[in-house]
Amino acid sequence: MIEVLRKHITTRLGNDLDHLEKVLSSFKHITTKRNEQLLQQGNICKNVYFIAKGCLHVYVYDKDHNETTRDIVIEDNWCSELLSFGSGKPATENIRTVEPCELFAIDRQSFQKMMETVPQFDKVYKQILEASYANSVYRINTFVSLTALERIRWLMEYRPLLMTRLSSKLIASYLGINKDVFSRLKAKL
Amino acid sequence: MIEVLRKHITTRLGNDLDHLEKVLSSFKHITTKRNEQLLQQGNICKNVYFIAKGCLHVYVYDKDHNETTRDIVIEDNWCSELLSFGSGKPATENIRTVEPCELFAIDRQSFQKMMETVPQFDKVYKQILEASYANSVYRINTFVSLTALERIRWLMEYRPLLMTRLSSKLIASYLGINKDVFSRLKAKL
DNA sequence: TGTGAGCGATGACAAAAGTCGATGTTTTAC
DNA sequence: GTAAAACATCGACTTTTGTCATCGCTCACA
Repeated sequence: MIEVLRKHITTRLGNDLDHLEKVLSSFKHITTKRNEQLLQQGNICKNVYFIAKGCLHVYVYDKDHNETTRDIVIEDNWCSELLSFGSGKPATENIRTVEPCELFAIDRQSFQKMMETVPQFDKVYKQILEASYANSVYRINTFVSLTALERIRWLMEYRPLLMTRLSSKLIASYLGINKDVFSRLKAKL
Repeated sequence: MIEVLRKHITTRLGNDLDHLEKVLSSFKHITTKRNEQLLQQGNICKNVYFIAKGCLHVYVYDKDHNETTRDIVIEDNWCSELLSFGSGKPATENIRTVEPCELFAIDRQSFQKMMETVPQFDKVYKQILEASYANSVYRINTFVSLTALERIRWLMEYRPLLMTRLSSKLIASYLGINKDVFSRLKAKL
């Protein structure tokens, strides 16, 4: 499984990364069932997760205590509540597994140690941050410029995997649409 | 004016930043009128801007060619189309001044040179990226969890300056609300 | 193997948001 | 200083989205 992570890093930073094995060994392999809570808002986010297999749900609650989806992240991607992880302040978001997962987790201490002892580890962090940022910019732009129906079409075109893999309820939440409305609009396509 | 930028950097990274003056001198001071186009989608984003004074509008077009707002950025903040700036690919977003501005711009070559010659410049970039990311996470969460009226209340509470400073049209666009709807909802408060 | 919880679809209705045209006001450009 | 353009608001109307109750289906599991 660690192969997936090794490959992820080397395809982005090349094979010349010093101490790659040292970096890899600072990650802890975690196997989860579905619906496992990885982070609860109010707690400090202790880990950054690399998803080797499976799918994570990052969500917050609206005023009626409904879950609303900030992001859904699939394998070969990084997931965390970076703002809490970076600052040590309480998280404002929740993270939960959607499916059984194979994760590689690095905690704050190990992360810090890597930052200090492996000069190029910086680049790994930069990669994570840039990818997360890119994703959120796209996401904002779909919200401000597309209607519900257009967002469904967008998902089918650019994230077709999510359409087949997730429950309708989750997809609707990801798109910021009520689940009943999603059901009706889908029938119209 | 460069004082604003110097202060911005030192309050975040401390006074011990080597070569601070060298870093500062790699920025070009730009004075603009309002409604000046700084970036057109399709072009490569050549600069990262620090806003010493004024306000920038980052926008895309929806299918009816209406401008929709990805972000509005005010003084003491950084603004760019980082994805294009970082990759050298064409920008998908437009940037324009909302007010007369005092900007400090650094182009890709200078940026690259700073990255290579000033080890700690990395931290400046990290700061920019982290702040941009934090902002976009908040923004997504307001879109997925709040109604139009709640978003207006949110803006009044957390960005009161924007409420008084921008045109209703721009605020509405920032909040992802039709301008007529915004006008009516505002009256209801 | 039954049963209860959760899911997805749908109809009827309610609420929210968007559109359009009109009007008066403010701002901008010359 | 003045004309033109852009802006803000409003009423009437349409469209979109949300809510609620219902029903059939699946699936985990006791």
